[in-house]
Amino acid sequence: MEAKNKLRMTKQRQVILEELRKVKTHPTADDMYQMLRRKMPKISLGTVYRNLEILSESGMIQKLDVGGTQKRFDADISIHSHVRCIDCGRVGDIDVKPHCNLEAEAQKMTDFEIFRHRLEFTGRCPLCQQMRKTTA
Amino acid sequence: MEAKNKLRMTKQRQVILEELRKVKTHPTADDMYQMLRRKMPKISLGTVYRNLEILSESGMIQKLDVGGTQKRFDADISIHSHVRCIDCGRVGDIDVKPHCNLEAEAQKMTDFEIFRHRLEFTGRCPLCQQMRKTTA
DNA sequence: TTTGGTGCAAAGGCTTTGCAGAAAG
DNA sequence: CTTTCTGCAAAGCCTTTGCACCAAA
Repeated sequence: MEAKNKLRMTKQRQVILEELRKVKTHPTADDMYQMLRRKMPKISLGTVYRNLEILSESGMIQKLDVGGTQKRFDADISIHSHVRCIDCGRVGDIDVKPHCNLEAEAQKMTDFEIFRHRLEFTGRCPLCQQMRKTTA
Repeated sequence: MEAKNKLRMTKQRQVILEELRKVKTHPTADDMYQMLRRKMPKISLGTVYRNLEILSESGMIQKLDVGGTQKRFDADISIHSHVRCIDCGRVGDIDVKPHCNLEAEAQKMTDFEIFRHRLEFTGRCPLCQQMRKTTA
């Protein structure tokens, strides 16, 4: 949140980045905390939050707000969209590249200065689809 | 959250719906609370939250999750997108209708069953644009 | 009446922060 | 050394909830 101080690559920050890069599950801060304590039992939840914030601010990861109450994190910083399962909350990647330039289209319709867009989908993940069939 | 009980149109619920329909500012629950206490000083914040939840579940309004920490509400239930000002948080409407069928496009790329999409923009509102010019 | 709703206040869930000691550069 | 970072715990913010009374239908 403060000015551009020099960042240190601490052990914690390094492990957080590594772990996030290993998974494709878009974990929440607490998910990360649970994963991390296995390798680094003394790490604190506050440190996890602080570093995820710093890493996303510096553009090394992205913070996602895909609905639900918790933010999620993604080490894949390429432009892509997400789907969120309405049953279990799981989040998946989708790389739809809209054919039209959405920012340009939007700019025509508003007096806001448009910077970027975010496209997200709602759906049901394979596991929950399966569960529906067997339960119904 | 519970089964389909019969809803009563209480004075509070009615006023909440009316007030939301009057504005195009996408207020948060607390914004609504502040607006409402002028007409109904004894209304409680809990009642505002409960009713906004009930009204959005019953499809009479929509609950927005446009980033930021608070949810926002919109009495316009037509399909449209939103822009959020990165400086002040203000939210505006945009009615871009993407030319392609985004759900269908997305469905090709995933094993999730896609239901719907949400398209949101980030930008700067007219007031904040103005403020930048005068400050800079 | 019957049953859902309200106000109030307390509880909850997720995230941020103050602080003293630890560690990177 | 200097300055950032960490762990811990407390505080914060937004939202939900329990309860006793109130009010639609």
